Amino acid sequence: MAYKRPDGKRVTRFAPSPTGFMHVGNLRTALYEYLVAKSDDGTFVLRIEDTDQERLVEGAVDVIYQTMKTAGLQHDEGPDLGGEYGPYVQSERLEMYRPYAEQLVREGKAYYCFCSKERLAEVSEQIPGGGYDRHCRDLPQEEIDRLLQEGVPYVIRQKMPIEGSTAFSDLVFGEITVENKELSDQILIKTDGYPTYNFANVIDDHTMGVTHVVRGCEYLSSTPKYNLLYEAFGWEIPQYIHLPLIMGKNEDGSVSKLSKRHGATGFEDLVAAGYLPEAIINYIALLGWAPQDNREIFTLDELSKVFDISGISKSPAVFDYDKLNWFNAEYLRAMTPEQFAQTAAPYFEQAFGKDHGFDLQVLTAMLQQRVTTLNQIPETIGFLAQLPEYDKELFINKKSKTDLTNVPVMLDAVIELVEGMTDWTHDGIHDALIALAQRLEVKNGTIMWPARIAAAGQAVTPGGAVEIFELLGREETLRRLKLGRKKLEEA
RNA sequence: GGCCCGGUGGUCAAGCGGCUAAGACACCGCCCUUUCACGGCGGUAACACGAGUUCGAUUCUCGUCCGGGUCACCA
Repeated sequence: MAYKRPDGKRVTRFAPSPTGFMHVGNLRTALYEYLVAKSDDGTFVLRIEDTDQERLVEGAVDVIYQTMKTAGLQHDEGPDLGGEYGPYVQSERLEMYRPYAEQLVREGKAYYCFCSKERLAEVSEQIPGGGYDRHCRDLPQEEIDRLLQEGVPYVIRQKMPIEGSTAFSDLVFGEITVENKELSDQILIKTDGYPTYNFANVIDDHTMGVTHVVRGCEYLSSTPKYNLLYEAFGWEIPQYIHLPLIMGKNEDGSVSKLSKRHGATGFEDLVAAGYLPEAIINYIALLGWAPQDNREIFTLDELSKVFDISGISKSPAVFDYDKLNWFNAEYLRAMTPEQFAQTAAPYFEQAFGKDHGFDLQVLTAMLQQRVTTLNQIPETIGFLAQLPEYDKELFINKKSKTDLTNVPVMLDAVIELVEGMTDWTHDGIHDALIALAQRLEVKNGTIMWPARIAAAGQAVTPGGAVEIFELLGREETLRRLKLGRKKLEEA
């Protein structure tokens, strides 16, 4: 009696709880859920799990919508879209859980537990490893009725088998068997009448027709409990796909579960740090999954086509910013110049202010091949807005054969050249400077190096002397060249 | 601690009884060049350990070690 969807396709669900923060671990789970569904033309459901009233965060649901949207993980059903299997918010489904729990009580598969939290705490200390002593499991009916009558708060617990073992098959990890005695009588309905996550999950997944439960590895050992619940109801058990954890590298070289202390690990944080959503998605997809071939660059669409469950890895993966940087740079370079100019525009403004007048095309040509994250842009081009303080030693460069005796000569020549120039274009400047070098019978670098240093005021620049001249304009170039020349007179 | 899972270069990751053990990132050289970057070429670097099974183990089994997860009225 499984709630199979009519189309027989895969159904997955992303079921975050609204905490106001989308961790990359969650994002990857969402991505894989999306891919598992979409690689079968299936349905991807978004469900909000807000049964924990104490942890509700204002506006957190919007963060989820926003993240899903910018990540491109469009769901097919959800609180905002509706669907035939709603409602899609657990707090709106509240009344449907209790009857299921009570059904189990009637059938002797669950029971009321009146133990106080204090007693539980005591008991848990006495039992090695913690747990519950099943005190209320076999309460006489009269006792139960009496306590109910008195209005003693209670929870509903599931009766776990005392003996034997429960086995299940995971699509990633294979056969896993757990001794039933390891399983505690888990709570289904809390004192406040709300279902626990585990219970609500099973009910929701089943009634929504979820065929593939995709989740983090941390649920591996509680999966038998889920299955016992499915069995208690006589429901078909879904396919399980447990994902390996994402780890972060610590300063001492060790690794642990990725968390905030490893740096920006929220999706929004990464975007704010100058990473493109597509690049993040692409990278995350390959953290724990590998295609048949060696391809690495995939759009989300392409991923949905080639994604295959058998490619999911079992071992945990370390989140590597270096690799993310590489992906980001690849995506940046693959853009058309127009696209790049557009996405980089806010960063140009950050460096220059509005109406800066710098040539966007030249800036783009200069930066697109060089920058790995967007937020490197302002610092990279800051020297254009304002000439940095620099030391005249910068003019000395062995490879370009420049030293403090020939640089003044070169600079004088360049200044004279620029003063007479009319063709202020890339080619015009380039040809003029090269011609000058030939005329003076020095190598190109001997002219270019001092020219660039004077114009930029720093040793490393994006682009060469020609590009910088072009961007600066003739006046400003001349001003900077003269300043540089003057600097050489100083002691 | 009990139980569960994992262990191929620094990182990601192919491999699924026989290979000189792919590839990518990072790193290092060289080339290109007007600095840097891009690009091109090349290089360093790995099967945790010990027993089995087998003609033959990175691949299968067991043990050890290491790492992680889990034992909530949290999700």
